[in-house]
Amino acid sequence: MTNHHEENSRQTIEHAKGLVIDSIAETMDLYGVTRSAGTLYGTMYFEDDMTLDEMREKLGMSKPSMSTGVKKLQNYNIVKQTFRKGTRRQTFVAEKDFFNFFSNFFTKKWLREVKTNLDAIKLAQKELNGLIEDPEADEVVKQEAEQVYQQLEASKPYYHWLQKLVDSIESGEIFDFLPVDQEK
Amino acid sequence: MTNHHEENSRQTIEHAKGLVIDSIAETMDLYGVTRSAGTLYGTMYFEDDMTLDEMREKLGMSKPSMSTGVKKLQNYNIVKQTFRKGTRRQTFVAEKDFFNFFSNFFTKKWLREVKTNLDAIKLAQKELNGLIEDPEADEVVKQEAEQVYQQLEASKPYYHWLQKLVDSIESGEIFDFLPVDQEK
DNA sequence: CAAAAAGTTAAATTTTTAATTAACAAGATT
DNA sequence: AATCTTGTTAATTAAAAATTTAACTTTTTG
Repeated sequence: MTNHHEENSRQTIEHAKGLVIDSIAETMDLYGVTRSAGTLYGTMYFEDDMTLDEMREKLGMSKPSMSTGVKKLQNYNIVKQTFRKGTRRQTFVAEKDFFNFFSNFFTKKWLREVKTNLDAIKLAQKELNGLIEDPEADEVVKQEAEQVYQQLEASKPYYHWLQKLVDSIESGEIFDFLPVDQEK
Repeated sequence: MTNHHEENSRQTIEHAKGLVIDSIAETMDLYGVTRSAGTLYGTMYFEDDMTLDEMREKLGMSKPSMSTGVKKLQNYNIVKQTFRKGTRRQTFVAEKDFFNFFSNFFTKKWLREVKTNLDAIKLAQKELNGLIEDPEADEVVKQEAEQVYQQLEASKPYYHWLQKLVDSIESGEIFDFLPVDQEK
């Protein structure tokens, strides 16, 4: 009798976790993380550290899937390898602090955005400039080149601002401006 | 002779634009926007407003692709329908201000994240609470339920902070803290 | 009101991505 | 040294997503 109770209770806990795991996965899906990687992260969120076999067990998927999934999550900087003594299996732990999650996940992407786009703009402006300074070039075309050049130039402050945003998140300064409300 | 010059010049401009369009598409890909939607946005970034046929022309794709692509971009709030007199065709214009792009794109996703996850947490906590307050339930299981409950509770400040971040972006307050540097 | 134009929806195809099974490589244990 | 464990890589299969063609609806205009 009591065993039945306990069994039901455990199922309730797992069900409650499942609700949150699904919503985490749905959320991460918004940012381009595949559903299965998101579910893996959500699962790890409720565990201390896990081996690949424990993941496979929980998710009912193959070990190579877990291997690639965990690597993806490591690439997002939201899962790290840990060292659990007593076993020679690799263990992994999820970043449980969502502030760190936010920071690690978005700053990496934003830095990439800044670099990729500023590089492209630099190259494009170089090409356009060659045209603008060409005395042989048609005047109408030169004006068009000039206009595109200026449009690109005008976008630079955004990338510099994005860089500042990243800096303020990484330094923690943003929390002076937007404090964390510790309620209750 | 001059015609050759002009033709080359136009190609140079298109090439320069292409560099930036590709890098914009690559960047948007980071955030889960498909490559072709990103390329469409990048293309529109350099145009005033466009009809579906003009897009199809530029990208060499079918009209239904343009229709669905443009709808996707409208969903991200980074493309809007416009009204160009003289034509009965629908026209669309891309958000060219990257600050607005950032705001529209991310706040929508972040608000969704806040709502989705807080809803799930509320539900999960309700289920866990039923267990915690059940006098019949096993003590060990109750403790586990309590621990999960607390983990979820501890995550709430993050979502409230994210909401504040969204508010400060939408109100523009964030630019008091992180001013836009207008260089030169 | 008929015909044409524009856009969307639906169905089918193609392409891409994810997942599994199987093979392999590295390392530890007997 | 031989075998067993663990994790990754490769190849195949399966599933999902994107794109196109075709059909259909709505709107416009002659």
